[in-house]
Amino acid sequence: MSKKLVLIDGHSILNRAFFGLPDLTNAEGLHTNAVYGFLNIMFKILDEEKPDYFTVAFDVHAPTFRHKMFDAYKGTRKPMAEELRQQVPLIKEMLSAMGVVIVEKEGYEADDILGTISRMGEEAGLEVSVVSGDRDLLQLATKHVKIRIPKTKKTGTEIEDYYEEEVKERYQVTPREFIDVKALMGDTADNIPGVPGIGEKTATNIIAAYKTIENAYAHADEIKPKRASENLKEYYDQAKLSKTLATIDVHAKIDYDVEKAALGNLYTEEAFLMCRRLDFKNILKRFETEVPGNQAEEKFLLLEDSDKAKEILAKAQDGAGLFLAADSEKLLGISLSFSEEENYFLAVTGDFTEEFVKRELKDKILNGFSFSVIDLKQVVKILLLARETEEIRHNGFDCGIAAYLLNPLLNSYNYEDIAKDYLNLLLPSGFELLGKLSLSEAMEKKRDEFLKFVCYHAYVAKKSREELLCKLEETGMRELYDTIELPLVYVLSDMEQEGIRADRKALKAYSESLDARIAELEKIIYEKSGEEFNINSPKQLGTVLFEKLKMPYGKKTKTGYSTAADVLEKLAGEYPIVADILEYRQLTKLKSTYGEGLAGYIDDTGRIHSSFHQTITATGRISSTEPNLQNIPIRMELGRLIRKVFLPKEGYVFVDADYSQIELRVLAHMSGDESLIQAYREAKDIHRTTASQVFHIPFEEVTDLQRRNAKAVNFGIVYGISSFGLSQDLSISKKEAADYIERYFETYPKIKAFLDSLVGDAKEKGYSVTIYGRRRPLPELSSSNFMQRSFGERVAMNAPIQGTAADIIKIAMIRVHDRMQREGLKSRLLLQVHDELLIEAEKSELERVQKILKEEMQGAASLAVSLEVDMHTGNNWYEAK
DNA sequence: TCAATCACG
DNA sequence: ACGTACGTGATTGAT
Repeated sequence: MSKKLVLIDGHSILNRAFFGLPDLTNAEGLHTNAVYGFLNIMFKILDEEKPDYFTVAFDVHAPTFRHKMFDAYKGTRKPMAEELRQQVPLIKEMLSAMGVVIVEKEGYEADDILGTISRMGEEAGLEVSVVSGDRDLLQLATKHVKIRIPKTKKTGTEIEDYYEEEVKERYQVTPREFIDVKALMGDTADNIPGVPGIGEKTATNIIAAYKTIENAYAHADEIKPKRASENLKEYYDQAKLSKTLATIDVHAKIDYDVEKAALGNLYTEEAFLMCRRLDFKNILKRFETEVPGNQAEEKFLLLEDSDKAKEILAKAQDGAGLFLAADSEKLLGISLSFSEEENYFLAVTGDFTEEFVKRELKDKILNGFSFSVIDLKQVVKILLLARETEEIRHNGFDCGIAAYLLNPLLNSYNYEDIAKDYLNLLLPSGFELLGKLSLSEAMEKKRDEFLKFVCYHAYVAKKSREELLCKLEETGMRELYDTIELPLVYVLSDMEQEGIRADRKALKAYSESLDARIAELEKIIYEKSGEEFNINSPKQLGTVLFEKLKMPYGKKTKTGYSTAADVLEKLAGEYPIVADILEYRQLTKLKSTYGEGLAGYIDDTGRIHSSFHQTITATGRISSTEPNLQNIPIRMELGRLIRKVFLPKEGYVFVDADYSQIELRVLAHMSGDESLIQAYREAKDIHRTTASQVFHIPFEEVTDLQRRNAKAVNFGIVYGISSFGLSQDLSISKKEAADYIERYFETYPKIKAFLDSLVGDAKEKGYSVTIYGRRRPLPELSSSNFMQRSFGERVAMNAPIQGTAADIIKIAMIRVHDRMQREGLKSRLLLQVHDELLIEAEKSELERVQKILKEEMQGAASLAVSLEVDMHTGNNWYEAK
């Protein structure tokens, strides 16, 4: 059998992949969709054909002989999208890393190179496949040269194949004649002019009959329709030129030795590293068999001998990797990693009991044992370290948090993510190993996989510590880690442990108090609309409102009409049913999310223990789940009432303290704007002051409307102002909104300059930074898509402000928590809601707690303006706000 | 599993 | 000209 040669039209396939796939970026913010799609098409073809030789051809951005002949040639082509342009060097680098031969030559297009090589290949007796998205290449098809055109479909990539025969079948002309067809009909993409009045159909008919344009010209009088006949005569010279332009040069002067293009092993170390860097998980899988596996797992050891286990635990030295394998509070055992060769899982067994392990481990840590983990909060929680001496806090290193600081945009910071990003190691994920099994089930049923899972946690924790620390130093975030994030782990653990008391009966009563009105509204809505439907279904609701009742619809979503509150509010005045729907929505939300939702989280001591997450948000805020206690209603009175079910324990009261406009104060400080700073120094109503300064009217004469507008502008500034956003918020025209913004910037010129500098600096560096050095990568800023780039700009303005405020309240939390502990108080920090702290204060400690809160929150940062704190006390959360 | 909606800062 | 405010999480219905 003859040998095979596969040729790929580099730019054409890269282009196809780029437009066929949604945008994709790696952790560094590089766009990667075209490279990824290219590799997938390439592997599909190589897997299928298993060729002996393989080459990729690229165009060079230099004039070709076609340009010299014809000025307009490709003259009107749009410049390549920035996201695609960036990927051209990436794919070349990748192919080089795989040892693939790349051919490009000044003065030629990829077509000419492909044509020349396929001719050479065929003459050497090879079977040739040419892969391209460009049908012009069909002229190269012969009995031994196959043109392959990949099409990206929903089901995957399908490939159309053309030998000479298939071209004839599909186009009724031979590959050589295909050029003449194109010369007649022209090609707008390549800016090749054709003959006016001749389209694809006529051109095909003419060439099918006369074979060439020269011969057709000779018989021009016979050609029908008449218009085509006349135009062919008139535009013959142009058609000849077009033919020359469209003809692929199969004798390009290139150096090409097919023997050097022998297909070798693509799965090189270098290619592996690059795929890892670009986050190509699916492609990395191909390397698994080729790249030497991780030998450490061969030596993972599962010990169920309690004496041995005790011995191993006792000899754990500083710097060990640690993992606690626990299933809902129940400890199954612990993993320890000492070195490449020494990785153990010590199962709880015999007199190596759960209690023994916890006590032993805790003692070691209290005596200075330092260790590294993926998730420190879990360890702090299980070993109850939160209220131990602050001196132990630096004993544990948290890889997850370090990795989060280095890139806060990732979805997870599991051991496999950290191994991939910081150890160049592709490890099986938790899901791959255990599937949906719980840890204890896996320990029973999937012992080998279980062992890998638990040992890899400790192994990766130990091994990545140094690299993570090094990167934190490099990026200037070591102090942020040491003084804010790490101590915060202990505070959050304590808050989770403590929980907040909730009155189950009161919650049930609240829930039931909504029932009658919900039922009533349901009935009214059915009556007014004339049918029964699911009001909670936006789809059904949209149909009823906008089709049946013919209301004018304001916005559309991807799937249909928008029924969002801001749309419905505009209709509520004219259509009473809309007001009912809005009220119904409000009540059912309160009932399902809060009334019923919260009830499920009350434990048997009557408290709710939310989880606080430190590695979720892009800006540095913390988040709260199961349940989310950071979004308990407050804005509407009916919702606000739910706060009455949150109670301090017997003998305690709630103290709630919140920062007054912390983000605006951060902005005043960071921008250094004297007017805004002065406004805060005068300690007057800031929104009213803004209105007075922006509209040039005395403070006392500011109307409520003017104040409201000024407040909206202040918010807008913090969000990364846009006139459209402001106009939406205030229901005014974009023009008016733009006017407000302009006047604002005239009043506070330094703020304008500051926001501009935030965007400028972020564009330069690729990330934004808070006062405390926290970074947020901004890949969107280099997008060629207006919408995405604008988003990036708004984020560049918002992230440093929101992030700095987040840093400050984290500092405050640590100071408040630690001071209460140092002073031996019984009062506890329970919740943080972004700019607010809720404390359960023992009644006799109330005054001290208030003093601590005020001092530590105000003293958390020293800005050009003071940090003001509003504080309220009460016998439930409703009263304390 | 995703999209729409709405609760909070 | 493009179509938007920044950051989250839970519930619901539809696929």
